[in-house]
Amino acid sequence: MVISARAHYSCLALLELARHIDQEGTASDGLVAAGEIRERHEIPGPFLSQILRSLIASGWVESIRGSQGGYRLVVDPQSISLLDIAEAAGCHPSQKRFDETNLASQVLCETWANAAECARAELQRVTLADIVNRCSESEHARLMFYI
Amino acid sequence: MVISARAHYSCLALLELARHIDQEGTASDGLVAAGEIRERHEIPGPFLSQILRSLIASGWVESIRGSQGGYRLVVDPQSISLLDIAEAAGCHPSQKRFDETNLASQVLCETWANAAECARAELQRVTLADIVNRCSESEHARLMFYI
DNA sequence: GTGATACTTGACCAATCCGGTCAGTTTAAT
DNA sequence: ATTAAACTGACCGGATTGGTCAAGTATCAC
Repeated sequence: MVISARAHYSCLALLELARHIDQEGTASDGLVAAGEIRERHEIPGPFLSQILRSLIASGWVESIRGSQGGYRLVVDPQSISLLDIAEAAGCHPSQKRFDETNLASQVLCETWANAAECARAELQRVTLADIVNRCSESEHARLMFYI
Repeated sequence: MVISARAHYSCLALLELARHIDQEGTASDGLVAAGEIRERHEIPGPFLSQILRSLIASGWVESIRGSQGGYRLVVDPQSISLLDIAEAAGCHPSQKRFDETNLASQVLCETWANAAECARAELQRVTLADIVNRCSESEHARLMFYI
């Protein structure tokens, strides 16, 4: 399981949306313009918009068109794991299959699958909310340090 | 960590050499011709020879040139882990680095690294000798079944 | 209603990597 | 000398990835 730039950016975008979802009740109501995400995380513009589309397709994000439009997270950050995001971004869990008619090859494949499963399990354990928390903890620690 | 065909074939070749190393004292003395490996495991000829060269470079295999020549494993199968082989075959442990100036990006990278480390650890635990054993166990079970 | 803003769509592209090939050379046994 | 086998280094085509572009459409502010 190799993490593509697509997957990494997907996470960053969702993270940014998750940060804004707390401020419900405000006028914007968790709405974030693509431009804002792009600036904060330095993601190439057109690429980001392509990614946001796929996040919509996954059902995690909705978009509001027109002036004052933007994107908004529509699911609980705790319900999405990093594995979900990575897989949605095309990080195939099942890597290339080798010939398994041969016994040795078959045994090897099992081992590869085992290892891959370990990584998957680790990513499954971490939710978007976890990352948000870790970020704010780190941020907090940094502020404490400088005061 | 994604397992390339190169890594998979490397393991198969080493496995085949390991199988023959038991028969020391015979005339061939653990020597196996590339052709034999290619036939048994259906690895494209020139590709296999390219792979064998890199196994020599890793210090695991030696070659005897000339007619009646071949390849021979020169290390204890228990001393090589599948991780060693995969990494030698170019399966980079450190995957592509993303920008880490951003805090969120940094936290994500740590998570990716964690997951990768899990897979690595799993492969580290398995040695070439382990695979040889698993194969002969399976083979044995299969024979028992058919008798 | 008109313009500005911002999302949508789908095609497109360049670079890199990977799996695999090839021609020709060198070595050693018989 | 012949033959079998390993060695070398260059080469190549296709797939994937990261990223771009142009044109369109919806909505709000005025």
